[in-house]
Amino acid sequence: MRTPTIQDVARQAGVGVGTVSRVLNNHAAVKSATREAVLKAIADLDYTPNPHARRIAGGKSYTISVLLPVLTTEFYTRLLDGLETAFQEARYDVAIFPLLDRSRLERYLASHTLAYQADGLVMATYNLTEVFHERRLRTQQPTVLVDAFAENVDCSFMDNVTGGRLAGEYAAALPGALYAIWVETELDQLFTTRVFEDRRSGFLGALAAAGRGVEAEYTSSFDTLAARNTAATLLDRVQAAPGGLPCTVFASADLLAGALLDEVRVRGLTAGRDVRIIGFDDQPWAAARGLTTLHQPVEGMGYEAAGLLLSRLSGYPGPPRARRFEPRLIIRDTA
Amino acid sequence: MRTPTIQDVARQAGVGVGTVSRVLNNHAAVKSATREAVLKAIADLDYTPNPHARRIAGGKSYTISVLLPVLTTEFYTRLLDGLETAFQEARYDVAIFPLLDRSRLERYLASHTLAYQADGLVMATYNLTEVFHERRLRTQQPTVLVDAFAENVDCSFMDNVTGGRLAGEYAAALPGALYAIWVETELDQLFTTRVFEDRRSGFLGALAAAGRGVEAEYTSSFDTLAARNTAATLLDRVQAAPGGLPCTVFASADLLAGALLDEVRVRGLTAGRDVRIIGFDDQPWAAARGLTTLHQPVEGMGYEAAGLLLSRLSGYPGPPRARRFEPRLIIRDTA
DNA sequence: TTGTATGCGTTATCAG
DNA sequence: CTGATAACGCATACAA
Repeated sequence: MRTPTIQDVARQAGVGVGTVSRVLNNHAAVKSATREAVLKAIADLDYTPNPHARRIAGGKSYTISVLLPVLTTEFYTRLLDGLETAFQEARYDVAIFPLLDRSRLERYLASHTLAYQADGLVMATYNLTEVFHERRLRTQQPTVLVDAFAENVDCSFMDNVTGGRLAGEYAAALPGALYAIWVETELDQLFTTRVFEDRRSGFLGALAAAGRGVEAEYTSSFDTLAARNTAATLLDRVQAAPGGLPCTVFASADLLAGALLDEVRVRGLTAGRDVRIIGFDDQPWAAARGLTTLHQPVEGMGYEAAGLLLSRLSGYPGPPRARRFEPRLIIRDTA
Repeated sequence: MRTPTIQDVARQAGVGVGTVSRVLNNHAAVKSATREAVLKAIADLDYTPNPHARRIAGGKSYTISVLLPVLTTEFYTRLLDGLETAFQEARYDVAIFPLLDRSRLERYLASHTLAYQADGLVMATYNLTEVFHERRLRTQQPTVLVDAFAENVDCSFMDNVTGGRLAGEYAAALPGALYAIWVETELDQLFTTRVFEDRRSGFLGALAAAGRGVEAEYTSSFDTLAARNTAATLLDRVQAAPGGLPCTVFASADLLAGALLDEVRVRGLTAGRDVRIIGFDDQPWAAARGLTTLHQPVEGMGYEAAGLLLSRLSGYPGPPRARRFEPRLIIRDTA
């Protein structure tokens, strides 16, 4: 059975193809009776427009390319959810391009896929606009950055400085020494992100403003084992110091906070009393474990990014816009 | 500057569009002089054919969709490399569809991208053919399975039973008690894989054939911390048992083997003497750490899968074919 | 061996 | 408001 075309729909509904196309793109005015008829025919035939033909005819394929770091983490899953929800509402499809390393980016750039297939581009975390400018001077698609900031392009980003500051302000009011654990980012020059730098500067800034400072800082790679080891090292030091407890630790990612929580319990200490812990992310398990942490409106950020891009696609000409999202401190048991 | 079309190339080369199209698809006979001219024009204009137009006109878009579990692991990176290399040689682009969970699959199924864009489909690890049959009765694209086996479809797979057997045969000849660590696979019914079951049955089978058996088996989730804890638990038992050393451990993934290696060293034991370790994967670091492990021809498996699909695309009508690849035991220092 | 005409599924333009 | 019909960029049968 052949896949139905717009012609089939037109015939079935007893109208012209032009009319079908109009309801498809909810154009101008179509008498609601005929619109109903067309919609019914579409449903009956289970018709979906062929994006390739759309691209040829109208210059739009109704698909968006999303470039993002591997989506192993909850953050990117949620981000993608926000993006896809918005794009779906606007009847756009999204094609995902996972960025593992530079060689993968090269492959994407070399392939025709990226260049032709999409009406727009969203780049998450990494600002690759310059690479694109260098390589593909033609096909300049509207682009939006998400979870990253740049002057010359629309972007929707999380204000990690504020996140760090909120943690800092809250921690500064707590008794006992202050510690922090950061995430080591070992990426090459191209794939660079400033999230942890930002969280750190916000945190340290707030502490300074309150006349306080950290006792020590630790760095861990983003890995459960490394996080656990770092937690152990930190607690060794705290427990060895006279009057080391209680203390407060800003674990700048929930993965780190979780490991610390484990290590605290193993040592017979109590989180929230002996060791106060502030995480960052508000992962799904955070509520159950009573983790005080920064919640990020990730879906919202994605949704907004999509909106920005969509507005460009429908012709919005203004200067680059930046949408800032702020994490919110969720106070639970651990601090 | 407008992106050049086939018309522009034809004009530039002083030939008709038909001729350009012929050299593009290296059709029939084109006088090599005119072919040169066309090729030159193509290069001069930096022309690339528009896949959407190709799809409309000829029914082929020269892109392949690849569905795979998140590619965080080296295995999938290599697999993708093999696939992409083969497809690139045949001038096909590949679009990646990372499968995180069922909801993501649903999104893909709902989108037009998957349905329309590709000439063929490759599914890695998970056999989703049935879901596809249920949902998209139309658009039946040629499909190939990679890293998975099924009767009714072309597939290119790794024989994990053999891998386990090789490990078992080697381990059976070693003195001391035998242990094994498996990876816990906690996926829903849809996303199910038998790799670790297979490795286990091969391993246990070989042991039985040699009149031996395992002292104990452990299961760990695929995570550095969990692996380390499992290693510790295992070594606790071994060291507590009288005459527990030397022993041999089949760690059915290099991640597990690496954690065990770490734990062995921490305890002042020597890998390859006190504790013999056999891994599985031959990750990049395995050679440097002297890990005895099973090497898998992953790229080859991917390359072959692509070849299978490509042959279908060019009309090969035969019955489903299965290409089997065998891991190879690499003996180094740890066993 | 090569140019021309037709069609692919849509959108857009223009009469009606 | 709606129906023809001309593009869109390419492949392909048909002529030459």
